[in-house]
Amino acid sequence: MTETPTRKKWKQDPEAVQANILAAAAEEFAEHGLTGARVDEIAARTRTSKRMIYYYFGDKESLYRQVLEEAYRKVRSEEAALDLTSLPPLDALRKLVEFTFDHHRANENFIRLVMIENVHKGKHLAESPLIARVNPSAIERIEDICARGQKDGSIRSDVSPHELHWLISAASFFNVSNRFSFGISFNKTLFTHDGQQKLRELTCKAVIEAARKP
Amino acid sequence: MTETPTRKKWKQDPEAVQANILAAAAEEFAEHGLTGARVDEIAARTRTSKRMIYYYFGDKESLYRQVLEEAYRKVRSEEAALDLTSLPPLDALRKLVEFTFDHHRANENFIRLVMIENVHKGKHLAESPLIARVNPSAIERIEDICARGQKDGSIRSDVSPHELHWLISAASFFNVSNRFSFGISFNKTLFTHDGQQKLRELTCKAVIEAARKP
Amino acid sequence: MTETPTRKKWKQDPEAVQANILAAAAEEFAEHGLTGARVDEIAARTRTSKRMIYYYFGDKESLYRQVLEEAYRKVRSEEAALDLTSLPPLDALRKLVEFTFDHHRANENFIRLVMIENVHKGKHLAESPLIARVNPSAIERIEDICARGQKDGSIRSDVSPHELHWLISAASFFNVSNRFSFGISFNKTLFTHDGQQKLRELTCKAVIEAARKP
Amino acid sequence: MTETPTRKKWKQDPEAVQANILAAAAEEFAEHGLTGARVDEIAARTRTSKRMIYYYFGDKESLYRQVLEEAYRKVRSEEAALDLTSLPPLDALRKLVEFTFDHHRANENFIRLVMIENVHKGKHLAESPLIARVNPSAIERIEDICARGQKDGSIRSDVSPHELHWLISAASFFNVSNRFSFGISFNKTLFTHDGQQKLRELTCKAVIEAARKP
DNA sequence: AATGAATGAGCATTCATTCAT
DNA sequence: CATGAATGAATGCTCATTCAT
Repeated sequence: MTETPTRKKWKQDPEAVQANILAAAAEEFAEHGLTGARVDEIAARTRTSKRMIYYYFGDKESLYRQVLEEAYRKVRSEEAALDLTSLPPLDALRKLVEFTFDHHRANENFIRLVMIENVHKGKHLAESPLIARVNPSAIERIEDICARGQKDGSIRSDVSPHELHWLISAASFFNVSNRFSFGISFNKTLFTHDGQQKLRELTCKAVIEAARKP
Repeated sequence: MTETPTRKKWKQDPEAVQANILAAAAEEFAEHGLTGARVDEIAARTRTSKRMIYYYFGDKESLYRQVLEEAYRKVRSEEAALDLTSLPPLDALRKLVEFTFDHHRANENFIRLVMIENVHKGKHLAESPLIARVNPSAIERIEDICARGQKDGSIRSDVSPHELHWLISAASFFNVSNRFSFGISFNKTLFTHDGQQKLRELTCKAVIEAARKP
Repeated sequence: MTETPTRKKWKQDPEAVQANILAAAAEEFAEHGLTGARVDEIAARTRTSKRMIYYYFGDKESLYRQVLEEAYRKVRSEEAALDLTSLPPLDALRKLVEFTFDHHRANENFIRLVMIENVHKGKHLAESPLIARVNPSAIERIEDICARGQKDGSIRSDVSPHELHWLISAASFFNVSNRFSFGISFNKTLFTHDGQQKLRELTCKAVIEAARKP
Repeated sequence: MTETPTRKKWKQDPEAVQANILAAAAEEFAEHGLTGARVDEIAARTRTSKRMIYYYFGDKESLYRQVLEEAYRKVRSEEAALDLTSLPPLDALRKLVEFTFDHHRANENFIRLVMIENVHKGKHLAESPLIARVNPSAIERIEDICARGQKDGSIRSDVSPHELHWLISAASFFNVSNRFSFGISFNKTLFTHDGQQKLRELTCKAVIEAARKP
């Protein structure tokens, strides 16, 4: 071996340091919210020091904003990998709902960050120019399905892609975001494996029926 | 007259002081979350002093818990006023959805408190014995609709009241809780008066179709 | 003895606590300037804690402002004790110069605070409504001397009280404020007891000659 | 041509870099004082980097000391250009006062640096061997005037050049250093163009009368 | 000669909470 | 029942300085 082993691998690799901070911050913010998160705790989750957080990100709120942006970017880019163009419209719609439902469940921290941001009334999202650029793709995909379905007669002509997206999002998001309060207040069996399969199917059917031409 | 005339009427009236604190705290917690809320700020919204908060409620977290309980109690009691027993099942269902959708919109602070509590993973709700007693009524009402509908053949026999309630809640809750992030990311017109009317109707149809016997 | 001796005499005496903080802060600010002063160090000079500084004064800059105000108030009130009305105008003028010269020497910390404030371009003084009220008295006294002197023919009719005050202040202030740099650069004997007596006399003569009717 | 063409001309030229740093530091120190000045801010005012400041000047305090020395050197060399030997003693004295008064007004940053150094009790000046060598010239000039005046009978025999210099300096320095506090406390009109002309004349007369043989 | 990255010690300030009357 | 005063333990952030190349 010619390589000298060093304890601090990332040294002199600013991008790695920043990525490391961002990841640690994402966890801390998702866990405790903007006000609840502790910069000291973020630093502790890091391979670097608190000082570097300020060196690269300025202050807590800027760091939070960048965490939020990064979370949106990552989630949207994963969604973009889903190719629905080869499926018949209603099959594509079902696949989209299933994917979205599952994807939300698999990204709890993203859900939590969005919840937290909504507690802050979307203030930081509104200040971010990136968000506007990264989100439209989600709508475009559903617009494509609607357009194809209206052409081949499988989807109603008066359907709104935005409304459809809203319904898919509401079910998929709420399913994760409110499972604590909902589970406590009502029925925890909804959040078992079987319960989740049923809610997933319920969501699929509700969305498809809302779109299908009678 | 049994009332002793005092200049400061609300003083010497522990219950009024407590109610005043609870109302002030509800606003502060709804606005800023559990960690974001400031005890000083709650005291400032109050007609009494910070010291009294500790006198009556012990600490910040206990106060928060009581605010949460009070919020649930109030909202559920308003819901209880809705009488659906005289309507045919599907009409009752529609009315229930409309009511729920509107009621959520009208109680933003309650929605915010529930969001906040979910950020805290329902920890305080789980510790509260009151919640379990106060919530089942919401399910009972929908169970009644389903039972009546299954009897008269208007509602499918395999429908689950819990799932139906979940779908109604998801749409109604998300519509309020996520309107900031959703509006910024996608389309703000969904949250205009017209947009809301359409989403309300979309929710009604989706729920009714999910329940209706084909 | 019926009185229990307590270590913290000033407890429950907010005004004493505030005065104690103000005195400690005056020393620290005079010694190190606004930026150089350390809140921890002020607290250490105090019989109370750092927390109380913030409790009563809000922040470092407000504390500094109040220290400045208090310093002006104290100095002006000491000056006010000087009664010159019974002396002939030129004798009164001499006595005023001597007093001012000595008073500046005796109040080095006040001089230092004023120097520091001038480094900050008088920003905090300008924000203080008190200063405008407390200072005019210094001018009024000299105006009175001039008026009396112009009446009895001992003082020139074109003399300006403001200019005279400026000259007295310049000599008296500079004598204290710049004695370090001046002593190092030129002659330290100016700042010995004898040297100071001569500078005091020089100032008296210069001011009197500037005012005396030829 | 002996000059090597480089894109970054001032680089590779250590003296230019140092001069650039010194100029930037002078401004920052004059503006904010020793403790108030920020090394980052000095670097930002520079055409080079923060690292170079430490490379060439060691630390903040050494840089400050050099700024101070440079300021004294520059001011004294400007003063040296004033040739008074051809004028009659009292005319020379008047010209010296006028020049000093004007020169102080024209070099506010120097005044500020001297104020700041006096706040630090002349500590850095005392450590600098250069100051002692550079300053005596100011005294020599006034000694020359006095000597000539005593010879021709226009200046009193008991006059002290050091005291005279002190009086000139006091008026000229205070006029700039304390114009903020003095203006706020008393009369801002003293610092208008007309006001300054009057104070300049007042200073001239006071100094000349102090020196003139009766 | 020159520099972007890194850092420890310190700094002003805030927060929930308790004391003493 | 009521309250102004008091407080320890953080908390976010800054500063002059040095490392590694």
